[in-house]
Amino acid sequence: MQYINITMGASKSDFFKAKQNNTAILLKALGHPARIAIIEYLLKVNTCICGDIVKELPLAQPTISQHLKELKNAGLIKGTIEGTAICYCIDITAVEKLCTYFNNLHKKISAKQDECC
Amino acid sequence: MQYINITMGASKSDFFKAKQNNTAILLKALGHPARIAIIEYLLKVNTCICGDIVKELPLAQPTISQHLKELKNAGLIKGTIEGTAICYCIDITAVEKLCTYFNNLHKKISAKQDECC
DNA sequence: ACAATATATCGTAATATTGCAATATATTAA
DNA sequence: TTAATATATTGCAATATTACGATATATTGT
Repeated sequence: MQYINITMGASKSDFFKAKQNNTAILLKALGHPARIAIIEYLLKVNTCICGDIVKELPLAQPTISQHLKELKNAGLIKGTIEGTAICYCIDITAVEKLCTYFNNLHKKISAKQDECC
Repeated sequence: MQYINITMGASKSDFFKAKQNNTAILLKALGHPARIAIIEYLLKVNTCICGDIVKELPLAQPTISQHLKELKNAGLIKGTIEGTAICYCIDITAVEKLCTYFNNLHKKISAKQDECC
């Protein structure tokens, strides 16, 4: 290997395309049951505050707060300050991106499904 | 908290719904740029062997092999022994699942988008 | 049988993630 | 101002993931 300054343990994001990294970030954020549960709860109630999720899921408040932060950083949810609480909801833009991504993937694969091994 | 035998570090999968865990497993498998790159390469060439991906991506053979294993365990790809090599291709079933999941998500959200905070 | 080819597994080092108690911050209500 | 409410941050312990060199395994070709 001739790469310089590569550390073990961390992923080699620098060597992949920006779009691939962005897609991976979105999917990684959803790659945890608690965060899927949060998204599905948000889908059901439309908007909610952190405390509602704490009541709903078997996780402590700091843990929920951390998961919300990750979902927010990935762009999957957005939060609006509402008095002493923060109102969270799903960001449709991210969902649209993922929809498009998988629809495109499916379209391309089904077109040549018979060529699979 | 009154849960018994909870270890630190690991996610509390036991306390979420099976379907939520399954969805998370699929998305977690795609939540890494190398695995997205593998899927996209497979989409382009339709089928390939491990060695082809090793040539394509900036990762060593054991690392590619490990990523292929994770994609295979999640059900995203399938491998068929073909002489001395293994022929990999995308499993359309998993892609269909994800397609359906996000289309459904998008449909439900866009129906009440105005209610977002 | 032996060499070549292709992939998987093992062992290891390092970073990343998960989860929570304790604490900090920030707004509202009295 | 003080108490109450809601969320974020810090610090820490433990597991999980990432990556790769070395090695094992398994099939093909000679």
